[in-house]
Order: sequence, then structure tokens, then C-alpha cells
Amino acid sequence: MLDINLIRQSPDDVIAMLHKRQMGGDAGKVHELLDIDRSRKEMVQRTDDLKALRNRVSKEIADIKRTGQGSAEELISQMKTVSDQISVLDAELAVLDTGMEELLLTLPNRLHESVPEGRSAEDNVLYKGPVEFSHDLGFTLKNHLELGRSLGILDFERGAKVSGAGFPVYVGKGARLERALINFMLDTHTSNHGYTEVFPPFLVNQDSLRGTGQWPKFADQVYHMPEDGLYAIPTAEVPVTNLHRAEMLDAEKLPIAYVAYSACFRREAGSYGKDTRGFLRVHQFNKVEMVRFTRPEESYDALEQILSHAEAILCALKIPYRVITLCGGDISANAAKCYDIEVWSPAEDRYLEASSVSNFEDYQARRSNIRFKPDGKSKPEFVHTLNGSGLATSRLMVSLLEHYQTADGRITVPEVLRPYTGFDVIG
RNA sequence: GGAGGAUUAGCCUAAUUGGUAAGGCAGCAGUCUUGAAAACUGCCGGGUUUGCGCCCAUGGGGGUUCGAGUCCCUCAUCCUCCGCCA
Repeated sequence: MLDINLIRQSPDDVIAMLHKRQMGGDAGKVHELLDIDRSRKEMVQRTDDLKALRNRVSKEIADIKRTGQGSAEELISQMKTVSDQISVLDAELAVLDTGMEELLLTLPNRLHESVPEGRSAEDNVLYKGPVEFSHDLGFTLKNHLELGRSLGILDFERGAKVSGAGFPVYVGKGARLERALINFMLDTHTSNHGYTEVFPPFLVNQDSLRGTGQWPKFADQVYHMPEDGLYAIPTAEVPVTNLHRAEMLDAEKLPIAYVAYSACFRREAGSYGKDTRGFLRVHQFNKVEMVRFTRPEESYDALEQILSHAEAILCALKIPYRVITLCGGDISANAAKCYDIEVWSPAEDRYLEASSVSNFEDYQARRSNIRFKPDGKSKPEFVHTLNGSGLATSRLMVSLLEHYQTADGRITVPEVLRPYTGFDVIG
């Protein structure tokens, strides 16, 4: 959520940001907000005056009753009228407040100045790489679906029977490999990168979705259990960031760094037909997510650190990748700056997004009311929140299986995973 | 699922038959001190205002009342007990 003061003071900057995000159509919202803000201010003034009157006279009534001198009847009946007026005005005010809140919640975050201009994914800018690792792939490659089927380690068909398309099943050494990947990533981030491990709930309430910005803008992408008011998490970012919702964090404890494994659930509504094969687009996948809470002045250093932590995993696994900076037209509404890490898929002959590393600045913190006191006397400030996948296993598994396949159709397990799998080869 | 109790500021704790949130700790600044501690003084929830001030704020949301921390309804969370259950 944007600071209303920012919109009051520099509405033109906000509108310029909307244009950079290719959301110029929303510029009207800024003017609408300013209009509501103005009439709200007038109305607050009127109700405050009436409330001041009521408070003052109520004290007079109390005095009259206490001393028993004179009658309060006349004053009480006057205040009855005043209270009725206040009720009416308060109700109107509530309408304005709700309208403002709804508008504010739908406005996207500010953009960091380093975010490149651009209309779509095609305008994203290469930031790092490509980082190459040599693999002996001088034969006709199988894609991950063919490998998964022939080796009996992935079963998309039965997943579709049990749940529906996009719910993959890992079997035997495939299941073990998936678990090995998750454990390897968690261990690396906790042991080498200083993160505290969290195992969060996979179902959250609506306040949590609102806090991280998935609600209301991306409500249609989230699985919903209406009877209990719960939502399946699309990423561990939601429960982990919301751990500290409405908290005053101890300034000495910052920065806070969590890493969490979770299953992630996404409806992927409206994306039928593209990238639907196998792991390329699924409704449930596994992801290890890093989440950071920092002082505002440290958040852009933290962004680079999280990126390097995710890269460390790919380097250890020797999986080729590149890093791109998302342009204004492609970056998500919640992020102020975002890098995507894309892994190379030799069978698909293209890069696949495997990680997204974002700085949300104070956008989520303001929505979720996560603050700290920089020092004893100053006012509470919002922290900056960041997160990055480190990484999602589905697209990573595509690239891993393809790179580590052998000419005779087997899979060599990457060196660093062998302590976790207990075997060196699949097939 | 049922019964009872609890929720007050960063933390801890008060508030007559309903009369408009009192203190303490921690923290910050100052006085004092070679320095520190102690002591003393001030600040110490949010909004608005140049300022005085005014408004809001007792877990969330409603209601009764001139006036609600206090009474009523409802929801959430925690504790105790009962029931059910892996």
C-alpha cells in the first residue's frame, strides 16, 4: 500500500509510476483518491467539532448529576440530537474511508529508479550471465516428461486422476530426488547463508493475503475454502511475512532472515493452453523461499544478497542460468524491484523462470503494519520486506533432469545431492 | 462441540452504582558526574494543527446510553475443565 501522504504531496510521481508500469489507465484512481481525501478531511472536521461539543457537555452533565444541582434534562435531550447527527456523519465517513482503502489497496507499489522502462517481458534486461556449466549432451535429448515416464519417477496421469491436471506425483527415486533438493536448499540457506528455518501453515486467512498483497488484486489466483475462510498459499512468502503482521519489531533483531519450505498452490486461471506440459505450469509445486525484514536503508543490499543465495544453489547443482531485471511493464504490482532467475532447458531450448527475487520496500509492511523503532525516541517506521525463491523445484527439476540425463536414458544425480538421495543414478 | 475465565500502550499492571484511561518498567533527552550508576526534570499510542488545542484509541465488529475499559450481542486468540478424535 502506498503512503497516502505520498499521493497528496506528489501525485504526479505516482501517475508517472503507473505509466512506467503500463498502467496509465489507472491514473484516474489517483485523482479519485485526492477527491475523496479532500471531502473526507472536511467531514472529519465537522464530526470532530460535534464530538468535541458532546464530550464537553457530557462532562457538564456528569457534574450536574454529581453535585445534584439543577436539571440535566435539557442538555441530555440536546446531546441526543447531536449524537444522532454524529451517527449520520460517521456512517458517511465510513463510506469514504472504505472507498479510499479499496482504491489504495489496488494501487501498485512504487518502482525503484533502476527498474528499466519497458512494455512487456520482452523488454526485461539481462542483469547477470548467462552462467554456463558444461554437461555432456551430445545425443538426442529427452525432455523431462519422457524421462519421467521412462524412468517411472513422475506420474502426471495419476496426479490428474487423483486431483486434476497440474498436480504432479513423484514416485520412488523421483520422490526421493525432490525431497533431496528441498533438504539441500534448506540446509544451504540455514548453514551457509544465516537463515532461520520456518515450517509455516499452508492455509492462511484473508488478512494474511491482504498483508502481502495477493488480496484483493490476485484473488482469482488463490484456492479458497469458503466454509473456513481459509486460502491455500500461493507461496511461503504469505505465511512467513505475516508472521510479524501488526508487530513492533525489536530494532536490534533486524535484519530478520527466514527460509521456509512450502507446497505452493496456484489456480493459474486464464493461462490454459500455454506452457501446460508437465512441470512447466502446475497448480501445486514445492518451493523453498527466503524472506527478509530489514531497515529501509539496507533493503537494496539485502536484495543482492538474496539473489546471490539463490544463485549459490544453481552453482552447486551446476545448472546454467541467467538473471534478468524485470522492466516496468512486467514487474508485479507489489514489488519495487525484481530479478528473475531463469534456468536453461536444453530440451525446450529456452530459459524457464525458476526464481523471483523482490524488494517490496514498505509496501507490504504498510499493509501488514510491521514496524520498528529506529532508536528510542523516534517514531515507529515501517520495515522493508523482501523475498526470493531459493528455489522452486518444478522448473528446476525440468532443467536438472535434462542436464543430468545420459545417452542411455538414465539420470546422474548431481554430486551435492548424493548425501541426500543415497543413490548416484536413477535408472 | 460444550462450560467457565482472560485480552488495556514496546512490556507489566490499575480504574466506586457507567461520568470520559492512573501508574510502573524499558527507552530517549537534559541536569548532576572525570566517566558511569543512582537521583531529579522532561518526552514516551495514532491523526490533525504554525501553535494552543481538538478528535480517535482498552483484542476485532456491532448495540444500549447524553456519556461505555465497565452493560448487552457477536467474532478472534489464549488459559482451565468436559466431550470427540489421530
